[in-house]
Amino acid sequence: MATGRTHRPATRSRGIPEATVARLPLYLRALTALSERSVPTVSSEELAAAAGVNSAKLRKDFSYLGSYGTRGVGYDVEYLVYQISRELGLTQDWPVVIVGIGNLGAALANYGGFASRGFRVAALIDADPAMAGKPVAGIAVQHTDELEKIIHDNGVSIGVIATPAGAAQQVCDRLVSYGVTSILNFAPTVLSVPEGVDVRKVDLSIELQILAFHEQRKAGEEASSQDAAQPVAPPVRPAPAAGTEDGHDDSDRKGPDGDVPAVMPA
Amino acid sequence: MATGRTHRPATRSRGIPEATVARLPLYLRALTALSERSVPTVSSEELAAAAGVNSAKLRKDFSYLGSYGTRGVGYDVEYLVYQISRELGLTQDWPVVIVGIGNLGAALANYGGFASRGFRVAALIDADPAMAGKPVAGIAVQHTDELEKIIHDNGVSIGVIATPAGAAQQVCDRLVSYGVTSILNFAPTVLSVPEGVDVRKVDLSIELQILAFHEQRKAGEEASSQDAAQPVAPPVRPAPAAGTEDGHDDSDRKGPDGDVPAVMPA
DNA sequence: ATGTCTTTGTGAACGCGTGCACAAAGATGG
DNA sequence: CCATCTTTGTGCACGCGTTCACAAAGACAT
Repeated sequence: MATGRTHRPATRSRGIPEATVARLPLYLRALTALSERSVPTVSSEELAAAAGVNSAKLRKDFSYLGSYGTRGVGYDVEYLVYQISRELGLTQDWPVVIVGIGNLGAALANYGGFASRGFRVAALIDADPAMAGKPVAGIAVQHTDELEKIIHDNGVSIGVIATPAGAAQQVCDRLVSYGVTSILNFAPTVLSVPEGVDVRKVDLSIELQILAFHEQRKAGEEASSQDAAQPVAPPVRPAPAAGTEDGHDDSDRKGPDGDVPAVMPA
Repeated sequence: MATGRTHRPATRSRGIPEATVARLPLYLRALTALSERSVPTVSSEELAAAAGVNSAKLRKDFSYLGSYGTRGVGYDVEYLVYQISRELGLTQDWPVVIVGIGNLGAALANYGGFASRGFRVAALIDADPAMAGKPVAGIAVQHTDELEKIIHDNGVSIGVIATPAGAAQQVCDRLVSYGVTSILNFAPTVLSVPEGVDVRKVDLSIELQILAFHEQRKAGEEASSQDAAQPVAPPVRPAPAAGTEDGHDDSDRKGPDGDVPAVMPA
């Protein structure tokens, strides 16, 4: 959840805590839903429930933006939608390039949540020449060679990486060199970027592993004794040290579950 | 990055901080890569660099698992891989169902990172009868009606929701009623679940919005004055609230509530 | 106006997470 | 066996984020 790369140097931006910024989109979504139902005002309690957070937290979050509420009444929905949108920078147009048009890239291109929030897919890029020209989500896929021109012509500052892990760093470097300063990374790799470039990562596998941890804990509490066989590796030895001979087995180089997925971002 | 729903009641599990749990998969990936290169041991410094974190943090994280390192040497890669896998519950098989086989669902089904981490796609579910039987990622899509039987027969405890927002809560309720206790939600909605059920959410739009915020800030620091026109909503009024008496009844509130609230309440 | 009721905005306390800095532990070499 | 060097494991301090609890502010009724 966090800017994986660079530790938090300028975490705090202009008085608005990072944790609060991360929740603003959540509030915005809830407010938008209310707006569509023509609800004029909401209390912090109601809105908090809709957004799934604590009401005190919500009020404190809003207090960083200013005093936009009316005591005894609540918040004006339309006004708040505008204020949050402005704070998040959604009142302007953000051209975005998506690199790596596999299953995931295509899903992203088709994702409706982008356009409705001020994001515009400026181009779909893929390294495979066979993909070039092929329409995905109504946009013709372009080859990587076009990347620089596209970024310059459209003033793209946000890039989405949906390539396999092996290509991610290379793609990232190119994006950055062409002027992209914010990257959303779906490839399961740690990206290295220069100072000033923001990286956020979404890793499907990691999310599942975290769930598995809690799931195991839940199961373990009920029945402390193991019930499931352990089909994976055996207990392995803790390495007693002594004469170190590396030696055996090296046939497993790129073999099994290599991080390089044949299909998609693994 | 958090269990959207239920506040954090049992955040701390068994002495292992949630923040540490969230990083374990990261370490595991880095260690797996080292393992494939037959590297026998790593220092906290090296591993930390590979995982993109601080070495002190990494050592402290590992200290929650136990003393698995050797001073003056480092950590045994294979052993650590096993220990972390076991801690995360990856030494056992986790059958998973994916509900909603659209672009995103298909991408998830094809995602290689699952199988390599102990997760097995037990079934692909879609509400569209036309999808039934259609093979995706080598697995035939099944209709929602089969959900209960599939979950029971396979002992599924983890479900992935990749449906449109409108259907998410309903799908969630069904999964939970059939015994699923961990949910990975890709739909842009706040899910309500009973106590004891874990929910993690991945929201593509939110990630982009957070990036936009920082991007705007970066741009704003260089040129404080705005350069882009505001194509979205105008400044709107902050809600007058009538301090004094307004001569006539001002009905300049929202337009008539003729708006169609056709959208799902969710 | 005045009183009551609702809801915001925030001061303050608390807990978690992070990072520093160092002592302890073990390897390694003589 | 002793000296030295490397690297872990952790005590401690600090800062961020969360939550409580309440005074202030305004709406509303009388």
